[in-house]
Amino acid sequence: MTAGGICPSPEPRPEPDALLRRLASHADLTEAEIGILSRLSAAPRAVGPRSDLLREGEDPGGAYVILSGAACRYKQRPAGGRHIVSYLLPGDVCDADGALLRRADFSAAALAHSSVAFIPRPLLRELTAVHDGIAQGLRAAKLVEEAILRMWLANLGCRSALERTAHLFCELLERFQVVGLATGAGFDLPITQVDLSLTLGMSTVHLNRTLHELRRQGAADLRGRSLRVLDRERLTAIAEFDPSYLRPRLAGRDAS
Amino acid sequence: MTAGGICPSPEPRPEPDALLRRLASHADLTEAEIGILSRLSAAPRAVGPRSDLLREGEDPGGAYVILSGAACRYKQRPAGGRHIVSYLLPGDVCDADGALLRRADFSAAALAHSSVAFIPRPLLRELTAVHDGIAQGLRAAKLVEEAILRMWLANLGCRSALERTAHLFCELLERFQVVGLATGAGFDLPITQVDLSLTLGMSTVHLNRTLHELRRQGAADLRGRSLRVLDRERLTAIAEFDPSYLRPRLAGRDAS
DNA sequence: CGCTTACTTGACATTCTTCAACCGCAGTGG
DNA sequence: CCACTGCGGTTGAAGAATGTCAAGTAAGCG
Repeated sequence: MTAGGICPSPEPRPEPDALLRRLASHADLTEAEIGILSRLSAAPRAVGPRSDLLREGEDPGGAYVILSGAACRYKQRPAGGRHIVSYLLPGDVCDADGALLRRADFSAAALAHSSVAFIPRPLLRELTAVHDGIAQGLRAAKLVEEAILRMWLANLGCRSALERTAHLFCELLERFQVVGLATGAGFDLPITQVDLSLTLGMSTVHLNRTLHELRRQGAADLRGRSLRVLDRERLTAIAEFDPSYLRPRLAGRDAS
Repeated sequence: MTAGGICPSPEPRPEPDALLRRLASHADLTEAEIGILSRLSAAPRAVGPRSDLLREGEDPGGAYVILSGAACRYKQRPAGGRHIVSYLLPGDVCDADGALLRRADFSAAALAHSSVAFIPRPLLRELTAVHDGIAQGLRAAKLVEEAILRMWLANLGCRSALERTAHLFCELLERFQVVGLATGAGFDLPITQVDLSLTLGMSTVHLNRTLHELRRQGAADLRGRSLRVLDRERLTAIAEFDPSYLRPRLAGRDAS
């Protein structure tokens, strides 16, 4: 295993279906595939917040599947600054290109008490080679990941702090709903304000004020580890949020 | 020559080898594959600056190959703001997932007079199915693209205007060198300050001042359409630039 | 009960944006 | 030939958005 990260991990709720739900949202899975995916999630490792899964420059050796909690990919600057470049939420896979890439260009770490399964490279290759549904689901998940990356980039590039924050919340709402971890009214967000601010490219102080502003405007209310959506319309409007980037429309094998 | 910067290239110099050079930098190509790639570049389409190749929401229908000039992927906000999320330089392919995706989550446009080849979906599929070298080269190119995306995100998130600009220049220097369009001393950069500022997430005014600062510090000098690197060490230092994200180390089929 | 971690708040400094004007050059049409 | 026009770039001044510093509160945990 890459980084020890054996931390006191109270009780991450088991969310054994996350991977299954996620892939099923992108592809039709056979009974056999469903069985395999369930078995993959059977022996998770518990990791505590701030413990690294993978460090920049290392060989990932395979892929990680997040089953509960939350993790992230991040970039660290020599000077000490860091930036979170993606969230790994239950059902997300990091990194399916573990099959391909020998040297990660990012680090990965848990953000909360989480449980994580590891799929070594050979197994991953076998799975995608043999099971078309799994391969297709992973491909689609990857396309979504890339679309999210572009969206985050555009957010940082041309939205204000308030808009960016609202946009992130809208995205998270959608992503958690896909795996059954959110209702329309809100969800558990096991991520600290410090980490949110590292994601949104602003200081903690400013994020905090932005959160108060979102609450004041009656859009969303984050307190403790729980986000309540007060007015989804307003939140969506502030963010100019359009969820289509999270739902790829795939071309069939046959299509022109 | 590369850093000539004589005129704003009304006639895009044919750079027929760009794709070939690019893929060859990632994979070993057979004679047959080299022939195919050359033929692909044979009938390019000329496009003027600001003309769209693809609009968000549309079906790309295939992939575009940039042969000369420069293009970009961008996101447009309803309000009118826009942000450039990646550059498509000679030898780049947009988007190899044209094979997979039916609805683009971004628009693409030329930034300068450019020549572009189009590969329809069926041909693209056949190529990657039959020719392993091409498939491998495209996969690697895609991994680099993704790494660049992450790097850009981190840049926006935690670097100052000066650092970001320097970092972009370092990256471009590397990328142009791969396809033989830059010497260590500089290169032709057929991109306006407005477009650079849309990339770097800052106002044109501020970019302009940042460019002056880079020149004042003796690091780089952009004037007209030509970037002269005055002191590569200093530029690299300002940017904290490390090129390893541009050079993926791939896992062989056999490797564990 | 005292530690630590996450969050909150106020005052101030800085970076960056906006607005507005201006320059220079290339193309265009009289 | 020359005026006109448009685009890309440059500059100054004022103000908004955001960062930094510093201190303080609240909750969880040994």
